[in-house]
Amino acid sequence: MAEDLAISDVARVFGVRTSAIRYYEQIGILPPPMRKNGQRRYDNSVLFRLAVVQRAQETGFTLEEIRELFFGFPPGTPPPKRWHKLSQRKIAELRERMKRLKLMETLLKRVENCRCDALDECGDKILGHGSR
Amino acid sequence: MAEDLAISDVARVFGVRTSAIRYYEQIGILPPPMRKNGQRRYDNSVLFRLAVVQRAQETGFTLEEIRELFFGFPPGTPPPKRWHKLSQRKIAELRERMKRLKLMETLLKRVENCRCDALDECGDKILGHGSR
DNA sequence: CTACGAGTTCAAGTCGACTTTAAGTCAAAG
DNA sequence: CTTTGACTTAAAGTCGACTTGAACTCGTAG
Repeated sequence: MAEDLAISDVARVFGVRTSAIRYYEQIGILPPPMRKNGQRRYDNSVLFRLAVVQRAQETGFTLEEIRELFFGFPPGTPPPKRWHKLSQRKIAELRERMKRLKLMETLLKRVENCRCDALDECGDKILGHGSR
Repeated sequence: MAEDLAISDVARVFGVRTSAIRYYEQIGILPPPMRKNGQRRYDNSVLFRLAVVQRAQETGFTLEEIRELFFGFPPGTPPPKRWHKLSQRKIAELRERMKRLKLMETLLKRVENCRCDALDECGDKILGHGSR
C-alpha cells in the first residue's frame, strides 16, 4: 500500500488543491501528519479519512458537522450511532429544502403563464395570489 | 394611496432593515428616490417594485438575476418574455438540485444501516459502494 | 553555483446579501 | 439650547469553504 504521500499526491487523489488539505488540518478535521524536512508526509489512513469527509460533504454536511462526527462524541461511540444522530437532523433539513424547491417550481410555472404588461404589476399579481 | 414614505416605512412594510433598501439602491435594483432634507422619500411604485424583488428572491433568483429581469432586456420587452427566459434556466437548476437532494437522502439512509466499527472503514464502505 | 519545482507559513482575498459601525446632519420636543 | 430619534455616508465586518499572494526553505538537476 502507498505510504509517505506528499500533500500533492493526496490532493491529486481527491481532486482538490493542496490548500484545501492544509485547511482541513487547520480546522482540525485532518490530524497533523508527520514531517520530512518540514514537509507533510501522509500514510494511507488519511485517504480513508478524506473519503469520509468528501462523502459527508456531498451528502450535505458542513465541515463543522463533520468535525462533530469525528470528535463530537465520547470516545468509543460506534460510527453508526454517530452517523445516526447527525443524519436525523440532516434528513429533516433536506425535507424542508425539498418543500421549498417544489414551491419555487410552482411559482415559476405560474409566472410563466403571466400576461401582464408592466413588471411591477406582474409582481403585484403574483404576490396577491401567492399560496400563503 | 400612501406617498412620501420614509425609508423606515418601506422597510417595515417588507419586513427588512433600512440598510437592505439602501443596498438595493446601491446595486441598482431600486432607483434613487427623491429627497427631502437629504432623506429618501418614496412613492408607492417602490412597493410594487419591492414586491417583485422579494417574490423573485423567494423563488430562488439572485439579486444579479433580478437586475437582469428589470434591466437586462431591450426596452419594451414584455414581462412574460423576461420571466420566461430566466425561469427556463432556473427550473433546470432546480431539477438538478432536487436530484442531488434525493441522492443525499438515499446516502444518509444507507449510512444509517451501516454497522462498522471504525469511522474510516465506514466511510470507505460507503465510498466503495457509492451509486456512481 | 544556480535555477527549478515543490513545499512551507501567515495574512488577506473571494462570493452573495446584507449588517454593523463610526461620524455626521436635521427637525421637532422639552 | 440641548437632547432625542431618524436619517445620511463610506467603510468594514459577517458566514463558509476555501484560494491566493508574498516571502521563505528544501533537495535535486544541470
